[in-house]
Amino acid sequence: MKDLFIKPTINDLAREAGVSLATVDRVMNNRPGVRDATIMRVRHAVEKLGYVRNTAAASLARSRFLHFLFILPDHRDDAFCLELTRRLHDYEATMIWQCLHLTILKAPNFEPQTIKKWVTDIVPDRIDGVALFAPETPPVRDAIDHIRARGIATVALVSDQPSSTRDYFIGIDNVAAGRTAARLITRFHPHRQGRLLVITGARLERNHLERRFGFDCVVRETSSGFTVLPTVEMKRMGKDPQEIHKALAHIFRRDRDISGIYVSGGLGPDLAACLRHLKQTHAHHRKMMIVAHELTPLSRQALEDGTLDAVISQNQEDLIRNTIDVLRTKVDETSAHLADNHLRIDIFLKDNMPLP
Amino acid sequence: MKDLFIKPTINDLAREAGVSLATVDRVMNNRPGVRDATIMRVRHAVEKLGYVRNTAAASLARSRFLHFLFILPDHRDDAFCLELTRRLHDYEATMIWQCLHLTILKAPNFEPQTIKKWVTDIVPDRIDGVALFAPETPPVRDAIDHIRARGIATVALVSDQPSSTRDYFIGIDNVAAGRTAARLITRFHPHRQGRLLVITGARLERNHLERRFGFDCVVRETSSGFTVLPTVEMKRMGKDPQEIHKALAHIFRRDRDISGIYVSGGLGPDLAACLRHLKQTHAHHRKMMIVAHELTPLSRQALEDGTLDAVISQNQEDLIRNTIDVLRTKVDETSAHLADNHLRIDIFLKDNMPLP
DNA sequence: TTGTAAGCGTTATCAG
DNA sequence: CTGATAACGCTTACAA
Repeated sequence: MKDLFIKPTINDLAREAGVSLATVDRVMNNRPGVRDATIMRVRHAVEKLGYVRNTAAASLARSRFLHFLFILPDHRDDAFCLELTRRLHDYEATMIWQCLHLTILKAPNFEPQTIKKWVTDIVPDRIDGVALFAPETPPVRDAIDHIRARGIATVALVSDQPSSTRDYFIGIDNVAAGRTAARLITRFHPHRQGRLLVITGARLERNHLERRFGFDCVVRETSSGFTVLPTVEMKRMGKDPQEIHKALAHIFRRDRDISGIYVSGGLGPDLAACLRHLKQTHAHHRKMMIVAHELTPLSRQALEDGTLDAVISQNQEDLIRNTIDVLRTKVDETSAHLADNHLRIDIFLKDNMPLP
Repeated sequence: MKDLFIKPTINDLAREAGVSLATVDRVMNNRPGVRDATIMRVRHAVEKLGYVRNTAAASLARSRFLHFLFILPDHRDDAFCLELTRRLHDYEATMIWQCLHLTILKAPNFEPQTIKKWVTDIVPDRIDGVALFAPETPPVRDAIDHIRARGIATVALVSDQPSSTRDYFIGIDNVAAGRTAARLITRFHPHRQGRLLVITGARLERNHLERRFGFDCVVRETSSGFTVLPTVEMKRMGKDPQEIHKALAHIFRRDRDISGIYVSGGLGPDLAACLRHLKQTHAHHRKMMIVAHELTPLSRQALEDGTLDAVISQNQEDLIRNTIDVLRTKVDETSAHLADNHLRIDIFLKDNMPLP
């Protein structure tokens, strides 16, 4: 009835190996100053007894606070980032007893200099790990390398920084995301033909390039009935909300048989309004499939009212959990399992949206 | 900005409230035998200091093993259950330090008597919580009520048991799942018309009824171009693999314009072969949208080779994590947050399947 | 190179 | 009703 499942403790290990608790601890944590023979004895005892460390007790004894720094963009993908920030705070609140402290900084215009300054000033020894969501630029790369050089764990978030020394990338496989978008638009499209429009934030950003690559692959594989038009870049539009509207109107006047739109970046209010107008005014356009990225209040609304047909999203809960897990195990040197860090690619239709 | 992040402990509370540790503990755990005035003083101190219990320390001090019992079906949805079993074992192994022990039993033919016997014999005081995946039948209901009557936490898994006293249901919203299937098939379908076929395991089971309901709703809302044919019930087929093949052949001979199939239950090997044959032999059928439930090796393969267009799935990781969390907080009486227990409804195309 | 002993924050078992 | 005090399993000075 009682605890038939009593797990061995380091006391059992110590007895079995004929050493003291301290020595067992040294071996278990790969600390220096133990004879090889002794290490072997302890390891053998671990095997024999099937010892598994009680991390609750460990973290209690250590009672060390972990400080992680999150650097997020501030100027775009706004809803996505706001939501991410909110969830980070929630996570911290929920996990307060895990001895976790998160600092969240927003890079105003993502000025590389700002990030670099933060990284060099703040990080030194108050921070145990950094998660960074930034475009792939040389200054950002340098900043990451700088952090890593100090032995601080670093994770590239959402957008990879493969040319840097970041420890991990945590985000979705963007090529697969692009493929998914294309599949939704083409496989499931009425006439298996027509022109496809891709609208993006910044045409040359890594995430967009990868998504676009995946998108094109599937369009090519699937059928020859589709043509992909030149990318429309929101970045090049001015502040005037009318600008995107005019640009799209122009495109739709020129190419009447546009059968699908892939918004490969975030969906802003102007673009949303514009797409809504498109779908609602011309009956012919109602058949048009429109797919965008990231579930936000705006995209939820767009799904709800039929402006969008599907949203491809990365799961923020998983994003945060994976990031913290990875940073923590990196810090603990526990060299534990590092589960695949690719996030699931969620597809949401109006019918399977999670509650807000 | 130093380590001001030292959280208050019960020692601080005791000092603040002018009582002993033991009393603080009694208050924090709603134990009897404390004067109301004292309770108030402690509660006030909690507010003032912003105390949050350190669960690591608590579980260390308690060092109590939790035993949970999982009862799963054995005879059908086989791949889904095998996978679930595997993951449960994995979870237990990973969470060993959480003092968790899982017992997994498979009800051979889901004989209600077997389940009832287990429940009455085994449960008494060796088990702290039960998760049960079973059809909604009176014997199962009685078994659940029997467990609950002994004050043991109970969760209905995958398929709800609303007429019982189970504490929670953890699974997807099946009406929404049915809606999602219909949306995939109709909104995205070539001609916005044709006949739709629904194939299920057991026509009268709760999960099917709910999915079917959602499916019909969307078909009705979306357009009048679709007709839903009478449900095909796999349960009624004999053991002969040819039987389903003949049944479908007959249907397709009679109704030539079937434009979509919704497999609202698990996809077995026979049905998969049959659908594959359908899609591959008649060019006309290639346009047909086929959607099934649950990501398994078989459905993965079917997505891969184009037999299936989409799979609707419940996330097993979430299923397990939520279940254990709910059972644990129920046992701890911590009356904590009980996050919404509705699982996300995953949609997988061949392009966004997670790695196996 | 190894051992001893004092905590970490909570819970549990006693006495008062 | 309330208060000491000893665990719980592990880490970490400090000794040896």
